[in-house]
This record gives sequence, structure tokens and C-alpha cells, in this order.
Amino acid sequence: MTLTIYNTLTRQKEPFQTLEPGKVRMYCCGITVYDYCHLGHARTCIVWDVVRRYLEWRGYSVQYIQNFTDIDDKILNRAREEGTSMEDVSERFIKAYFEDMERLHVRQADAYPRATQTMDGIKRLVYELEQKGYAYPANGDVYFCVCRFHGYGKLSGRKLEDLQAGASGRVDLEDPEVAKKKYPFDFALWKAAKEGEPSWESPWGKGRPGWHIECSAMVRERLGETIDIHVGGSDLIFPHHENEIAQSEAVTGKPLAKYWLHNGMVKVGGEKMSKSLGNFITIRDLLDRPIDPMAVRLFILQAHYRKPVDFTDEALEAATNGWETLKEGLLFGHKYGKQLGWEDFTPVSHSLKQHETHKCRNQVPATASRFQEAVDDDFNFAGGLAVLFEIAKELRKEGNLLVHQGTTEIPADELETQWHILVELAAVLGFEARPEEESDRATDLTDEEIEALVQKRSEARKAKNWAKSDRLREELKERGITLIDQPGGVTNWHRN
RNA sequence: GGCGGCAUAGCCAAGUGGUAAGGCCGAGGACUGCAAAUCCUUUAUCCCCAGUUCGAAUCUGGGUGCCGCCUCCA
Repeated sequence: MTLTIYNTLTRQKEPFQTLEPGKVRMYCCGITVYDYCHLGHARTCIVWDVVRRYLEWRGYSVQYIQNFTDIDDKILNRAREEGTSMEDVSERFIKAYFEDMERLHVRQADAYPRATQTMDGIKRLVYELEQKGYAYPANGDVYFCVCRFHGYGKLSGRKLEDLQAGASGRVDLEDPEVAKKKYPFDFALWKAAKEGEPSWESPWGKGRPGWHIECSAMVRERLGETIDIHVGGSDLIFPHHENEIAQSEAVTGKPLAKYWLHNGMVKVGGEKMSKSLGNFITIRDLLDRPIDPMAVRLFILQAHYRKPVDFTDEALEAATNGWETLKEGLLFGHKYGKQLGWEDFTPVSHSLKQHETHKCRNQVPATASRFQEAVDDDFNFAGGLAVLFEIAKELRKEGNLLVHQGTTEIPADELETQWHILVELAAVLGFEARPEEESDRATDLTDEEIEALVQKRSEARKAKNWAKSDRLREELKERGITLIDQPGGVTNWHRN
């Protein structure tokens, strides 16, 4: 089976082939650290986290880099408002970022380069662009000359003429920065220092880098001149990624990335969630409601990554309920493994036995291959989730049968296999259920005490003293015991 | 104005030529003193029009509606 992915660059699905066998070099445009992350950021991080996990599950060794933009007007503005420094602001929100991502169960990238730590690489790129005639200085700024780069617009499907036409009326010629440019669409590689702002020494005088150049420099420094996959939000296609391509390819003469992937936006009330519209909800606010992080992940993963997804309370509730179902399946082994006499009911952790699974692909059960078949088609996680739900629902049913009837329909060893597959596939999507969350709610009653109360209730029932029997049932319920009346007057019970 | 995308049940959402995955919500039934839990069953012809085809949600053309990008943006 072949993994096929949609490439923004070619606007079609292509079979995935790495530059180097078995290895994937992947770069994700991260965030500008001037505020807490919102659900839109969460989507980006979760989607590419899962892409990475999936590639690894498919047997690739993935090198995954994500940057932090820690030089920017917004950060400076915030620092000014607070009376603190740029470093102070960026450090704080980088810390917050990691806290949020940990809660969302997003795995850490292999490295998180920052603009302020990539200064040499940035200056080298600007210098080389200038040497090759793609850049020109203007009063301490340095601009990229868009007209000189012939591939400009290839990613976003724009022509220079269209851009110019579209810009008429938008470009403010009075703006001093615009006035320095030869063409309105030239963009800054380096900006001259302003009074009271952080700056770095450079051949063009004191200043700081433009936004786009840092990614070009980081990719080159960390992953090389051409990488396999470059990802980010679809709102970065133009101008950010277009400019990255221009800068990098003008210098190296090689493609910056083979595949360009972009995730769709999160919407609220039909509109894009964004800072400027003020319709955003931060990850921490959402999780503090509280919403289970896994429900958030499910909400994100149930939509195809390229499509926009609408955030509503209803959708969130559906995801929360859906996660409950999935969770019950994932906890099956912990709850019933012992009872079913499994030899080994510890779950395979997400760091995975899957490589071994790969070695015996011919034995991989049909469910796992259906999962792979779905996800191989441009990361159709929703399709893969359907497979997970199938298993989870079956396990839940078998677990219930065990509780209610004391026996399962499916043989124990088969259930064990199913469960292991479920746990493994769920981990590929980043889902994990922790058994301790469940056992914490244990009651203080001993089995004997419960039995005694159940017996008392049975007697009340026999005497048709419904008030008393209902009171006893209610009492036990409050103490975490669920009663199950069965035909023939037998009452089973279990701790919640 | 330019470029791109989307339109599938009450809601969310896969599917991209052979008569519609999955999730959520709901309905009916079994069981029960009632309930809870559980089990079983059940909910669409795919925005509109025309065309191609033996056959289209799926391809082509037209229309309508919505969204994104074109300025910082995940």
C-alpha cells in the first residue's frame, strides 16, 4: 500500500516518496510567542503531531523541527504594554506553549529553534541573497527582490501581475517602509534597528531579521537544503511560505521542500478563529472548563485536516461523548484483562511494539490494515477513527456482557488481540486512556458490606417494600456502586 | 477584482463512477415492581439545473450559497 498525500505545491495527491529511504525530514512553522495559544494553534499542533506519529508507525524515521518566532512587532508591543522585555514575553509564552501541548498530549519536536538563536544562519542567508543579486539594501533595511525570482507565486498560485492588481488601493505609498521598496511586494529580509528595540549587529548595520527569513535559515541549518515535508496552517501559504521558497531556492537553486502540507482553519460561527477578530478561545481556557484534552483531539481529528472545522459547544459535547466510548475500549484490558486470564494485559506503550508488528505484516489483522488503508489516503484520520470506534464499541459490549452476565461472546485471546490493536492504533492518533483516572473513584465500602446491603435490598424487594429497596439502591449509587437486577431476582453489582 | 476551497441525515463528518463509513443526539423493542445498566433494531439518495455514462454523491458545464488567502495570522 502506498501513502498518498496532497501537495499544495502541485495541487494534487501524490505518492509519498522520501528523499532518503526510510527517513523523513519535516518542518513545521510554529507560533509567534506573544500570547497564549488558541484552538487554531491546537489544531495545527495536533494534526502534524499525528502525521508525524503515523509516519513513524509506517516505519519511517522522522526528524521533526518546529520553530518559535521570538522576534516580532507583536512581542515588542506586548513587552511595551507590560513594561517588560521581549525576552520576558517570549520566554513566558514558550513556557505556556509547552504546558498547553503537554496537556494536549502533543509530542515534543526534536528541536525548537528560535529566531534569536539563529542569527548567524539568517545573516548568512541575507548575505548570500545579496551576493546573488536577489536582495538589495535600503537605508539599513534589506529587501528581497520578488521580480528577480522567477518561481515566485508557484506555491500560492499567484502571478505577480495579479498581486499588483490586487494590491492597488491597499498599498499605502506614504508608508516609509513601502517607499523604500523597489516593488510593493518585495519583502524585508532585515530591518534596521529602531530606537529602544532589540537589535543585532550585521553588515547592514544594527537591526533584526524579517519574519520569513528565520524559517529558511532554520530549515537549512537543521534539516538541509531540501526537506521532505514542510507544514503549517493554510493561512501561511501566502505570503509566508511563498517567501520562504523564494529566499531558500534563490540561494540554493534546489527545492526547499518536496511536499507542502497545510491544515485548514478552525472557525467560530462560520468565521476563522483569530486574534484580530477576537473570537478565539485559548487552549488553557478550554481545558480548564474542564474539557478532556482527548476530546479536543477527537474533535480535531474527526475532520479532515485540510478542511475548515467549525467550533461549537455541540461539537465539543459530541467529541466528549465520543471520547468516552473510545476510552472504555482503551480501558478494557485494564479492567477485565485479569479476569479474562490474559497473560499480559499491560498495554503496549505508544513508543511501540509496532515496528515488530511491521515485521509480520502478513499477520496484521484486517482491522489494522483497514486503518492503514484509510489513513494512507492523505491522512484521512476520520476514516481511521471509524476503525477504532468499531473495535472500541465491540470491546465495550464484551466488557458489559462480562459485568452483566459474567461471560463474553468472543474468546478471551481474541479480545486480547483486539485490545492490543486498539491501544496501538489509538496511540498512533495520540489517544491514551489512563487507568488510574478510573480507579480513583473507588468506594470506601468493602465487598462484604456491599453484599450485606444488596442482600437487605433483595429482602425488601421480596416483601415488595419498594420504598426501602429503592432507598438502598440510591444509597449504594451515591457510594459508587451500581446495581444490576437480573431476571430471576438475582442482583449483580459493580463498582463504578 | 485576483487566486483557492467547500456544499452529504437533527448536528458533526468520511466516501470521489456501481445504488451512502463513523461519531453525537434521538426513536422503537427486550428486560424490570419502577428504574438504572445492558442487549437488539432503527434514522439520508448526497445544494439546484443540464450533460457524459449501462450506471454519478462521485466526471463535465452552468447556477446558487458559504469560507479562506491576497495585511499580521496556525
